[in-house]
Amino acid sequence: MVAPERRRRVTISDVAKHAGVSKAAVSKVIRNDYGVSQSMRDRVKRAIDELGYRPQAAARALRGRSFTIGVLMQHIGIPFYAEIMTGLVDQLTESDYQAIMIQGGTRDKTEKRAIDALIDRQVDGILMIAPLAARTHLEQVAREIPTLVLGRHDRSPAYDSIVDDDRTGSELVMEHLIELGHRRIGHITFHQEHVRPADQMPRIRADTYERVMREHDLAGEIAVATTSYTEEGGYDGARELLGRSPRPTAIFAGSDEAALGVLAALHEAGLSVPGDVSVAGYDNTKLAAHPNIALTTVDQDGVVMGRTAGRLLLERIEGRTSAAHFSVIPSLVVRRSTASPRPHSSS
Amino acid sequence: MVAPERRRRVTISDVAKHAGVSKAAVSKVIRNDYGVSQSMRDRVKRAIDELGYRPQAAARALRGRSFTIGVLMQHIGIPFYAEIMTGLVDQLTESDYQAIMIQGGTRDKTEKRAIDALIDRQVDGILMIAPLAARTHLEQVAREIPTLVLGRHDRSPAYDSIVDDDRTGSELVMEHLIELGHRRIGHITFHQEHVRPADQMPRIRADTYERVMREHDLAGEIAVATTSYTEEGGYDGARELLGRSPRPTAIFAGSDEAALGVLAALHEAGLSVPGDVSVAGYDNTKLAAHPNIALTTVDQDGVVMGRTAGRLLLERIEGRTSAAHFSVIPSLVVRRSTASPRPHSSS
DNA sequence: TACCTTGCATAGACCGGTCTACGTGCGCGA
DNA sequence: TCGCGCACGTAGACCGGTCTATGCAAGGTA
Repeated sequence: MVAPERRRRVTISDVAKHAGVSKAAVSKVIRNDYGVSQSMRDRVKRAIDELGYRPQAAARALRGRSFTIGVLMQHIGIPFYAEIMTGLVDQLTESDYQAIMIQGGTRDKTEKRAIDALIDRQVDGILMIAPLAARTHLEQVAREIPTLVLGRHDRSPAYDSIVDDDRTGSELVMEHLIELGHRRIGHITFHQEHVRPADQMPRIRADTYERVMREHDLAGEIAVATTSYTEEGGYDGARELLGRSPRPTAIFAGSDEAALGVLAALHEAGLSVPGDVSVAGYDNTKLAAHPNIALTTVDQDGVVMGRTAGRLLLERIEGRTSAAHFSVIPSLVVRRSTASPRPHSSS
Repeated sequence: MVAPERRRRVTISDVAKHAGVSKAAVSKVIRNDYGVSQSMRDRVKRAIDELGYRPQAAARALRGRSFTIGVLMQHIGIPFYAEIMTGLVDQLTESDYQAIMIQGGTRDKTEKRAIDALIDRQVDGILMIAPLAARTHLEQVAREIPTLVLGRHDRSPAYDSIVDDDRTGSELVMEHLIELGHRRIGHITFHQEHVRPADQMPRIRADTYERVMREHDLAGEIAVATTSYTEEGGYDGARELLGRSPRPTAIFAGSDEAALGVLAALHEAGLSVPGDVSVAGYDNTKLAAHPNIALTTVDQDGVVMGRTAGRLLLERIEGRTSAAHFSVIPSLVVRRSTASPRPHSSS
């Protein structure tokens, strides 16, 4: 029984010695740098394989790159983010880069700590999914590290951005509901601090809701509950809307998660879906497709967004300085949670 | 209009110069090391604040610690993992450590790449959630870095572990169903490669299912579908079980996600829940509580598991060498997806 | 007074990579 | 033959921290 001798990690010097060449040569081979003969390349690669060498990211980061992309998200439990990650990982799998994720939480302070943590860890690029921070702060971060903001309508020359075309998506939902014959349509939204109103994704969905209502001469029927995009928010918002008299015949929740809360509230109130009230969400999360939910919603291709994010970040890291802005066109997915209102429905 | 001058990051030398002391002194203050006078401490802290200095993790990692805990998970979309992260982050928030997550995917190769990525990034501790890797590989990793394995019943002196008491949890479900009067109860499980059968969490749930069946003289009614713990797996498994004649009156799915698939399959087959078939899951994910799902399931406190994981890892990093093994006692949550079978139910 | 211990502060090596500057050999045109 | 450019390879500084070894002064002891 020998003590579990913690053997030293293989370093670049070990490889160099083993191959009978200099550290610099090994480094060049690893980085596919210019100025290495074929024989040298072969020799070093063999030595790397024989010793099982893997470069240490911390040491590389100190001088060059860390080969790490940091992803900031409020919480990993949000289903739509999983799709984005699938796309991102898929895109990065070809490259030498690795994606790491960090939770920023729902408060400004915790998010700032998370962003700092990524910067301190020298990530080569940051993907921020729906960050809370003020635009000036994002620009400050972007000055230090290639940054891509996803899900916010800020456009800054300092960073790239990817957004769903929330205007189009919301129009799709509203036209669908109105075409079904609904007039009393409620909406659930929320308010982000520190973000310019016009840049807020929830605000754009809400504004579009109001605009379409007005365009159909339904200004008098506008009813908005401002809570949050969570299940709890949807629940609270629905209860607020259902308290009105006459109550709405349809509710357009700003997100699928909120829509789940709406369904829960309707269930609790003994109202049927879509018999008494139609419900629509936004995001087309996996759950929306489940037959027990069967939610009409807007599909924005999260996988494509993630993949695009990866590509844009790699481009930035390679040196692109001009800002890229990408918009994904959403589509409507109609399921059983929406139908024409009952003709006699009032109060 | 000036070019956005990318100013150099503040380093420890800058702080030292600003405070008129040595680098070593600053380093000591940062690490709360012994041998620093109060006046020195104050002076350095002031300089740090004035310059807005934050140490660079890569540089620290090269010599000492990276103050990073790496979390490996197959995919961030798995709801139960979100609870674990909540607990972990909560525990670490007091310390200087930061949790970063990495996706290992569902294949051995991709998981290995993810684990290597964490090691290469010099994390101080690794939390592996239900890893696929063989035990020998885990032990090898644990020799290099403090490791905690969550959700697998391997016990190794090389690493700590946290498990749900799957035996008890499965018993709770089975006793509940049998007490309701069910006799034809099906089960959905899956098979992990590389893991010793006795250490597999799904296997333990399945074995307990079979044992309880036998203890109630129901050996002849045992029906197991081996698919996976995903929604798709649950769907396929349910279709397999429903193909039997007479069909089961209850299905115990090994996980909530699988149970969702079961519900979908039942819906598609035109069978009601719990009228025609009762369904039980495992994990008590947030979704199980939704009134449209209302799934009877087993609650294992993910937040406590995550918090415990954080504590144990910090202890290991501080030098504990003996292995710790933690077991969480689950409880049954009864909802509307289970009820007594219809008396006349046959075929 | 000589010697030892203890507390505090510092200089400089060190971690494992990258990168710059430079040396060497070879082919080619004048 | 000489000079030049080019391809290839290497030595050693460097990144920003930590850590070891050492210096120095104050206070205690014989």
